[in-house]
Amino acid sequence: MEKELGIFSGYETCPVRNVLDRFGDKWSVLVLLALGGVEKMRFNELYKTIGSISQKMLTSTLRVLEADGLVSRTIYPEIPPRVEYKLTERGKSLLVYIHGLVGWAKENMEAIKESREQFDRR
Amino acid sequence: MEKELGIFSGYETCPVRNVLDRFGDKWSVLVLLALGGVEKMRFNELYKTIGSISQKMLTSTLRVLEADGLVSRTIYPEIPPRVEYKLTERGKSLLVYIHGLVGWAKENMEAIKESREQFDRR
DNA sequence: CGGCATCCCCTCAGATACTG
DNA sequence: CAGTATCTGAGGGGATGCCG
Repeated sequence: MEKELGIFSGYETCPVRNVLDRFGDKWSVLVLLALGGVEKMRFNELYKTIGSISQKMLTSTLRVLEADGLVSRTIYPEIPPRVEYKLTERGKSLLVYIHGLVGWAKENMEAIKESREQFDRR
Repeated sequence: MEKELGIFSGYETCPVRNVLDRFGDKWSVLVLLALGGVEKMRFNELYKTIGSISQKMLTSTLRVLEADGLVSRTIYPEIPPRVEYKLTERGKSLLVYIHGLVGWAKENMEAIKESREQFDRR
């Protein structure tokens, strides 16, 4: 039985937890940002663009994003197969807020790095 | 040797990766949100407010946030000891963008849940 | 009260190999 | 090309116990 106390209680109903459980992972945001820069992208393009992600993680990340309706997946039954991914409108609406975070990150990264080094030296 | 390709390359210099590595965890955002609601909070208050977090994770999360200069930690040498946590100005500036995400989450959670169920039923 | 240290489980992510 | 399948190791994170 899960502990059910506090303002963030209830995994089922709490939007914060719900969102964090999905995008609080290593890759989702990077995939969304990569797709945000262009109209559409094929699997291997994403794979190369992001870099350092494994095929396995890219696949599973895309599946989650697709399930949430943030990314659309279109299969072209050709040989060799072609699959195109693109942001849905919902995905684009989320990206707005992610860009807010990215902007903050860029502005504050240097100061944060200094804080970290100072903290480590204590 | 790490693969160094793609637009997000270079963990050291990429703000996106840097930020994600820190706040892309299970608890940081929840702690920031909890502290965002009040002036200051003691350890046990945070512990009870968040609920379902363990002492260990709360401690380590707070240490990271402190190292990054997002949260300040003040020790009062009393008996019994008292430690107060509060957001720094930098922490407050980040919270603005987190609230943006939270707002998006609240607006879209229902639609996302439906998408997930539809996806699972395929 | 507010931790840190230890133990331990068990998930998750990487590597590799294979397939339609 | 765009994935699956399988194995395996590292480490995230919980439970417990001790300390200033």
